[in-house]
Amino acid sequence: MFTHLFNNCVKFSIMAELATEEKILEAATKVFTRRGFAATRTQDIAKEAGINRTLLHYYYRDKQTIFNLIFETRFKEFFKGLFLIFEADNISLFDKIRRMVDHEISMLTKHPDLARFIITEIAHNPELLIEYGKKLGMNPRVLKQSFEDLVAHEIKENIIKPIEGRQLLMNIMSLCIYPLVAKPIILTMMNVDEATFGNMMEQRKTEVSEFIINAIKK
Amino acid sequence: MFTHLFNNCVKFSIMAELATEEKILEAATKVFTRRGFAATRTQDIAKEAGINRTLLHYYYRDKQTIFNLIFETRFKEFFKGLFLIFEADNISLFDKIRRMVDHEISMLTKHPDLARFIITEIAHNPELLIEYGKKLGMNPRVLKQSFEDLVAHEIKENIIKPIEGRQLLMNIMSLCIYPLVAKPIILTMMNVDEATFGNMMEQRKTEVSEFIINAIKK
DNA sequence: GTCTATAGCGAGATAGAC
DNA sequence: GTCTATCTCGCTATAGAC
Repeated sequence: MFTHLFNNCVKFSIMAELATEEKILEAATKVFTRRGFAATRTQDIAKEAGINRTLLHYYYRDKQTIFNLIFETRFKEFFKGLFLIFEADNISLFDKIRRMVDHEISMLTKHPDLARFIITEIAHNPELLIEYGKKLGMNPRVLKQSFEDLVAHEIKENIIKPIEGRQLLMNIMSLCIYPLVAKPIILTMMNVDEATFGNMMEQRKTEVSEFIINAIKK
Repeated sequence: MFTHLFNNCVKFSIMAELATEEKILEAATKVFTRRGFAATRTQDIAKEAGINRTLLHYYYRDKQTIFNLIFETRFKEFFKGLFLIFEADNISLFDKIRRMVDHEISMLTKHPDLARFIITEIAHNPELLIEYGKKLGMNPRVLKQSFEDLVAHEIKENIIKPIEGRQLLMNIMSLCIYPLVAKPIILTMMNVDEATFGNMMEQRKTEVSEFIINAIKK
């Protein structure tokens, strides 16, 4: 009986704690991703979370600590899936391209500010890429090499036209990532609303792969 | 004789004034473009210009004033040339693509941080695109329509495969702009130095057009 | 755990001497 | 025109009551 009450109290207490802590992280993720570190005010995060600003300091030491936590999560979100496809063995170049394109566009459509956030924060502080890249255990050189080997193989087999692996890779990434990075410009310049933009991205999931394959196939 | 001295004085005085004013704008252009408005400290601009910080306020009222001046210039730099090619009449789609690609990559290679700067500032404050777009007298709808008409024409003439004009346009812009936007990431991930990166961009000036044309031609 | 009050600092902007 | 000194304010962070 008492135990029951006690457990409820503990449970409630823990739940409340998690709720606030969680609210902070969620809010900080939103605000940091939209505005970047420099333009973010801790007050904006508190407001977004609907809590008192000093609670940020109770749960996390300071602004930088919260940012680091969030950057690590978002960094993984941005790179991890792509790297898994990259590593995949026994798969044709064309299929690899299809998977990469579909994954990147799907992921970035769900998180429209993510690419711009990662890119600008790294541009302001290139060390971030080294540091969090290590944490993620990613080895760009190996991956790059394996992709270039695959491209070289398909050229030799006369399946695709000659092209440098790194140029092809840049093309794939460009076609997937840029539309999301430049979304605020595209919406205005092309005079489309959110829904239409969503449809355009949905269309790109398949069209971009075919565009690339047409460009390189013999 | 006196006149001579006087003229020299005036000349010197004007030259000194212009020198400082010019130094400030140049420094502010560098710093703002690299770091963005929010992360820029007026002290950083002063240091870059090699002048006392209070001189910024003597020549320009405040930080925002300097930023507005610079943003307008850089905005034009980013959009103007492309829009001129866009407007060009009596030119085939393929040639238009070649010109756009060459121009964009050349311009952005000269100003590697420009695209990221324009995109992030507009993302933080979309009004900037409307406001400075008007000043530049650009009419996206007309240009978009003319490009889409041209694409529709080439499809009808059986020169290219069916593709939406806006998707093709996005592809062109992506392939040109993204590599520069993501340059800090690409340098590390592909393990290339500045010179190599420059060569890669030089190569892209022609290869990207051919990539696109191969992708769409029948 | 959450709040109010406040310390402390950094950055933008101004006053005034030279 | 350029400098030093200073004001002011906004933002981060902490102390301490509840």
